Amino acid sequence: MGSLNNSTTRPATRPKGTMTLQARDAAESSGEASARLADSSISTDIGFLLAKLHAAGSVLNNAALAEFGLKERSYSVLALACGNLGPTQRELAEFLSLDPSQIVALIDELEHRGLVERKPGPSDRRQKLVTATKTGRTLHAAAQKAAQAAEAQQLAMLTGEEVASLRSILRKAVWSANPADR
Amino acid sequence: MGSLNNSTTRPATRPKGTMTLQARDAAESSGEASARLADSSISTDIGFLLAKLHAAGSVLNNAALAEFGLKERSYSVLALACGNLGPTQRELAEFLSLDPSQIVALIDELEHRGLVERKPGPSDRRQKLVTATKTGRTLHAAAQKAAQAAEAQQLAMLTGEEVASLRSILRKAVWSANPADR
DNA sequence: ACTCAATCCTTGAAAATGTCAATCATTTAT
DNA sequence: ATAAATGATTGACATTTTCAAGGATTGAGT
Repeated sequence: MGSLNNSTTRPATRPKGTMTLQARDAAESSGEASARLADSSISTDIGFLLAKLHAAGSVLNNAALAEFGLKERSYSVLALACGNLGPTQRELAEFLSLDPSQIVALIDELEHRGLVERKPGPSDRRQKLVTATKTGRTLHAAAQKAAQAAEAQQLAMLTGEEVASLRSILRKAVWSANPADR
Repeated sequence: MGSLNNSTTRPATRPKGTMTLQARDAAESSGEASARLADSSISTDIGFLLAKLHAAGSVLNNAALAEFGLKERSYSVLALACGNLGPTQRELAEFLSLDPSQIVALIDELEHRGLVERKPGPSDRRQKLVTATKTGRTLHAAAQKAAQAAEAQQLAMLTGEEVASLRSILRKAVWSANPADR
């Protein structure tokens, strides 16, 4: 799995008896009390930094999306279904690095909510193209706003240039990800 | 939750019976066959890009660390135990964004292998300071090399400047992640 | 000194996710 | 036509996350 994480949104209810790390979690997203450790060797690992920023971002994203009954996963699927690309489930699985069976569950839920629909592929009837319905598109538009606001909030301490630079470097690293392996 | 993932290394053994996505997988590792989807709206989401790059990196990291009997998690803990900071388990949990109970399991394993040890906190005997043993430090040094090589491999398509820039922006985003806490 | 609440680590159990094989329907190659 | 391969789905199993509860210890207030 993921690897350095714990990012899902937690219910707002706060246990009383034993609280583990909840005490602070509304106020902070990644402002660890353990800043002492920040100059350990791993703090310069890009992998570690990615994990940490990603984890913190997931918390914000999921919180922002909860209002729409979505999580990062379902939001991603819905977003992809909103393009005019009619992605197949397999494409969704590959693109999102998920197992095909997880896509089934995700789409089942979105379909039951009337947000997307499955249509047989025109050239290959085994595959199912996933497209958003009208209401799905409307919901997506609203959720997208919230997600973008969450992103902006998380990156508030960066300058516009830094954000642009980050985005472009990440895109480059992600999309040209593969020389020759295995 | 992790969020967009599936990153653990899989055993090299390949099932025979039903092969699903094997046909292509020799050619790609993250070079998705679904590059069509790359110009969807979410492809510019920094959160999404972080998830994807992090996921891909985890695979490489875990593969590189497997040789030492470590995974990203245990490697991180070992690395932190190698500093002279004597982190407590709670600090490790906060720093790594993990539940304290997960730290217990991680350290149990490292301790059984003789790589780290727990000492009672000098000022507070409830807490346990985790420090690496001599062998732990030796193993860490070797593992660190492998991890850095994996990182370099993953970012091979970026220029040195881009890598430096990425690192510094990530650090800034991670460490100043918080307006007002505590 | 004594009590009470809070904190640290630990345990165990429940919920959520990840992994994988097997199956059906369909397509593609031989 | 047959056989192998592929897309979607299901269900089983493993791993991870999340959470509550417990013992030990500390610190605050009385």
